[in-house]
Amino acid sequence: MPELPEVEVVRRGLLHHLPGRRITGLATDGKVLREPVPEAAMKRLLPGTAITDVTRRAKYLLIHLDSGAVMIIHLGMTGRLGLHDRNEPPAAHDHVCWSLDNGMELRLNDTRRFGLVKMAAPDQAATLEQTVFRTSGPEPLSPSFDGRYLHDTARGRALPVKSFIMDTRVVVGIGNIYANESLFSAGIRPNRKAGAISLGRYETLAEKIKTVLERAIACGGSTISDFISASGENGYFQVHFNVYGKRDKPCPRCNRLLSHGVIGGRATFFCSKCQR
DNA sequence: ATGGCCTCCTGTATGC
DNA sequence: TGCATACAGGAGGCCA
Repeated sequence: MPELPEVEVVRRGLLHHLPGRRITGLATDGKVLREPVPEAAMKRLLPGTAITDVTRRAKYLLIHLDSGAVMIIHLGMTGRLGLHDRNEPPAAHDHVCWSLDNGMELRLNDTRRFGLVKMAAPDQAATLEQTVFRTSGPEPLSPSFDGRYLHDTARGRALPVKSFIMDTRVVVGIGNIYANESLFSAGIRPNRKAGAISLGRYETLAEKIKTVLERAIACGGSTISDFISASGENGYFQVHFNVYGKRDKPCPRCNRLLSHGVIGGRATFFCSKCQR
């Protein structure tokens, strides 16, 4: 479910509720996510500490504690973080539950269990962040991410540009949906070799990536007020897709039927006339 | 180093 | 209707 805009929307929602809250308890169902949930470390490090901030790097959320400890959460494909009254019965696939000092519980629900929870003690927080993000490329919304960077990084690369921008070592946060949408907006065919694209076109692509992500965040922002009930049903996806999932639908720009294929094992949608 | 493929897991849609 | 199969928005690891 979550790509960068969705994770950012979740972060902003959490920011309205978590900072200042003290964690009073922890429960897990014992299921292994992408890695085992660090239950012992969390039980040792969390109770009694207060949440000071919620930040994001790539598609990871970082929950900072007043002790200096940090918890890192990734939502994988189907992960959701929701705030629930403690009396609300748990849902299927609720794997981790953090009790707060106001009677609410933060619950991590993840059907496919591709999510991830990591916990670091105060003196290990910096090391954990270095480890987790050691291979991460720049943030797409940061000034250092631009057409020049993409062009330089793509030099000599033969892989399709879509796979290139979905590589988290190149740039983080661009999943399949926004790769499809950004390439449509930039008029670039997804299978074009990354190293064969001009600087000018990469400047367009970098701009479109930023625009598409920012618009999606702004869209998701409209549901932030519903965050407490956001077991997900409300969805963060009022984003208007131009091509994603629109196989055999008309291109919104030229009306030609959109093309469909598979690149890097992922569904790919494009207009064979508007994207070259 | 590079690029392509595989894997973890469950739910849902599609086709016969 | 029942069953089998494909596919889903992530991302790290492996191998040629």
